[in-house]
Amino acid sequence: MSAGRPRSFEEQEVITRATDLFWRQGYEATGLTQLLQHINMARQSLYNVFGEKRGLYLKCLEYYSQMDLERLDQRLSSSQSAYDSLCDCLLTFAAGPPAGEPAGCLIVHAACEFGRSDSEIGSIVQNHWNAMAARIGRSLENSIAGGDLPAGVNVLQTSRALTHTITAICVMQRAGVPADEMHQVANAAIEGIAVNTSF
Amino acid sequence: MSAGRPRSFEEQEVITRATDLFWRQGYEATGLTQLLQHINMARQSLYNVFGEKRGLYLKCLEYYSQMDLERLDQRLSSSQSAYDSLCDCLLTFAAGPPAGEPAGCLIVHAACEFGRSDSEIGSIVQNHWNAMAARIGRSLENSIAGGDLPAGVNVLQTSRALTHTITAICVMQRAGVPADEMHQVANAAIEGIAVNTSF
DNA sequence: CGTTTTATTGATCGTCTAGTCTGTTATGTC
DNA sequence: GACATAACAGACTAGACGATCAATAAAACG
Repeated sequence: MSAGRPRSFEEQEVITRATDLFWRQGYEATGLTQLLQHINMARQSLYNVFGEKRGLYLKCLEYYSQMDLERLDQRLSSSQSAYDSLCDCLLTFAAGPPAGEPAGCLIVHAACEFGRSDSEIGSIVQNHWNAMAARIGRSLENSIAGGDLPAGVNVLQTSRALTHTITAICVMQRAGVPADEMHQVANAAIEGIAVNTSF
Repeated sequence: MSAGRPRSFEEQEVITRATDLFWRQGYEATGLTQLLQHINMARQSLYNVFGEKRGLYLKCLEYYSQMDLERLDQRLSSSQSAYDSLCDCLLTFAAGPPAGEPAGCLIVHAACEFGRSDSEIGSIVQNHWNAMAARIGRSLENSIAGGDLPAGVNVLQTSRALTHTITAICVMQRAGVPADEMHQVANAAIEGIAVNTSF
C-alpha cells in the first residue's frame, strides 16, 4: 500500500456542517456552490468522497437520524422516573430548538421533498420514525412498570401517537407558530396518554 | 374602456393545475418549463398575470387553503352528530388521500420549504392552521352541546392537538407510512379527546 | 378601415446548476 | 531522487433556471 496527499478536511466535520445547511434549507434549495463554501471543501473532493450531492445528503440524513435519536434517548432518561422523563421530553420539544439550532426537522423536510419518489430516502425516514416510536414505547412500558401509568395502556398505539405529536410540533415550529401553542399540544398529548388503554 | 385579444386560458383552471404540481413536487423542485407545460400556458402570459413564479405559487397556496378548509367543513358535518363527524373526519384523514390526489399537504410542504424566511407564506400557513383549529374547536363545542363529550373538555387545547395530529398524518402519508399506522394514531387521538378537560 | 388594447409567440438574456476534466501539490515507498 | 498514490485547485461543460424583449395576433371601439 501507499498514501497520497493527506486530506485537508475531516469527513465527520463535513457531514456535520452540511447537515446544518440541509436542515435549514432543504435539499433542492441548497446549491452546490453554497454547500461547498459552508463545508469549506473543494468541489472535486466532494465528488471523490461522496460521489454526488445526493451521496452527501444521504450521509447527512443518517447522521441527523442518529444524532436525533441519541438526543431523544437522553431526554427520555432525564428525570428519575420514566414517566416524568417522557413528560419532560414532550415539553422540551414544545419549547423549541436550543439557541443556534434550526427549527424543524431534517427528516420531516426530506419526507416532504421526496415523498415516495426516492425509496432510499423513504426508508431512512420511516426507519427514523419507527425508531422514535420504539424508544417512546419503551419509555411507556417503563412508566407502567414504575406505576405511573395503568397497565392497560396501548403502548404501540400511544407511542405512534406521540411520535406524530412530536413530528407535528417540528413542522409548526418551522413556520414560527408560537411556543405556547406547542405547549398546549404537548399538554394535550400528556393528558391523553393514560386513556389509550387496550381492552 | 376597451378590450384586447381574449385570453386562451381560464385563470382558475391555471391555478388548479399549478396547485396540483406544486402539491406533488414543492416549489423549488418545480421548474418553470415543466410548470408551463402542466398548466398549458405561454411563458409571458404567466408573467403578465401573476408577475412571477412566486406570485402564482401564492395564489395556489390560497386556493389550496380554501379548498382544504371547505373539505374539512364537509367532513365535520358528514354524520348526524358533530361527534361522529369529528371521529369520521379523523379516520378519513388516516385512510389517505382519494385516488389521484397527491399524498401530503401543500401547506405543510410550504412550511418546511420556507420556514420563517418568507413572512407572506408564513402567514398563509399559520392562518390555515388557525382556521383548521377553529373549525375543529367548533365541532368540539357542538359535540359537547350534543352530549357526546363532557362539558369540561378543554376545547382550545384539544382542537390544536387534533390539528397537529392531522398535520402529522399528512407528513407521514407523504413518506408512504402504511394506513394502518395512521389508523392507530387517529384512534389514539379520538380516545384522547375526552380526557383533555380543564379544571 | 384604422387605432387601441391586450394576449400570445418565440427568441433571448445572464446566471446558476450539477458534474467533469486537467494539471498541480503533497505525501509514502522504493 | 524516482515513482506511485491520492487530494487539491480551478477552469470548464452542457443544460436548466427564472425572467425579459420585441414582434405578432386577435379582439373592441371610433
